Amino acid sequence: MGRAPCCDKASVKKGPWSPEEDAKLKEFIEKFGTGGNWIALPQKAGLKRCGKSCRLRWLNYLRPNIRHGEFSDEEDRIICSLYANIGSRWSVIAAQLPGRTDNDIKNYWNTKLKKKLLTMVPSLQQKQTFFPSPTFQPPPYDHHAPDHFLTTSSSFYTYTPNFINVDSTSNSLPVHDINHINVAADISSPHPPSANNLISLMRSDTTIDVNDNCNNYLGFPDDPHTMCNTYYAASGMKEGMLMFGSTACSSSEGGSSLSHVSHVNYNKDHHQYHHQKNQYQIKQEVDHQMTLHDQVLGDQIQTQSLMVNQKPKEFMFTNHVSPLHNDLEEVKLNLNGYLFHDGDGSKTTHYQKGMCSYFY
DNA sequence: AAAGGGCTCAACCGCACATTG
DNA sequence: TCAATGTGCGGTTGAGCCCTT
Repeated sequence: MGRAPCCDKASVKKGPWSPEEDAKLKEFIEKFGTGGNWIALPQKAGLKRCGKSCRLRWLNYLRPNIRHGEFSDEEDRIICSLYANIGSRWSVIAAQLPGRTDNDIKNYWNTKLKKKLLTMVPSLQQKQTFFPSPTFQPPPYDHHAPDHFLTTSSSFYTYTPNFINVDSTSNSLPVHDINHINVAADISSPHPPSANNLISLMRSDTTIDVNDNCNNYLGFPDDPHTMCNTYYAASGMKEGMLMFGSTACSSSEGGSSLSHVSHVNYNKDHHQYHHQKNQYQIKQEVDHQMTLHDQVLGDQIQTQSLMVNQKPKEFMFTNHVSPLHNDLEEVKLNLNGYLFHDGDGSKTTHYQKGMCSYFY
């Protein structure tokens, strides 16, 4: 048996709100508040509307300090960055943009911002759905898999990191098998940032170079990680996201630290994500220290440092549970910019090489 | 001027979670 | 503990507007 409807559908009005209805609702709420019960409100206010409809109308249109109209570049940047990090959690994104509603942001993203980004990266238009593949169904995270370092309390499908040595001098990607995610990062020789080598991403035999537009990339060409995340956002990725970076980074415990983290996760259920706290801890047996914490606490998202005391670092993420093999795709990410900052919080930027690939 | 195709965005729908009794 | 109910959220829809032909 399904649940009872929230109101008598036959006797409630639907469709656009008239100015009279708006005035009634506004006046009632300003006088009496919502009374903590939206379902009962329309009857009290003399409206032939469903309570949910009243709530929506109030929240999205009538309540004070709502802002409509053009989004600023700064708002664009925030939306892109948050979307890349947390996906379509519009209410969380809206919380960062005073006066904007989740509905507005959702509409703006779907109708304008996504297209705007795709225009900047024209080749993406042919590859909008490449991540994840429609048939890809990640298996549940296997907590009992051997030799994994990662612990998580989330509902995420999360790849278990494991570290091995790979040839850091090689330009070729170390490919082991389709169940592995390989990440090879050479951080031993900083070189100046270059507009031409920030990020490129390939799928199968297709190369997509987003750097053509990097000088105009929503005004933050100097942050390759934001670009990277934004790039994912533009490509329509919401799940199976391979992320480099975050919108917020804390200082490290000393020494140089990689201020952005790399992790791979699968967002199985956005609803659950909102309430989950994720904590990863990666230990490293080689001569580097690496700690990664990624916490989602309520609406606060914090990504702490991936600490690297020393140079060359090569590691590989291995997932112990195999994705489906019959829909193998490959995404390679060539990441030539890592943003570092010093332990005292004063930011020092180095650009270093890195690359990874993701198979599923 | 008319047709029609695309776009926008307010509103609806269904689902999941939270709360209450 | 469980069912009923309320709330919040994200995905989707469709009326109306705009632009192109």
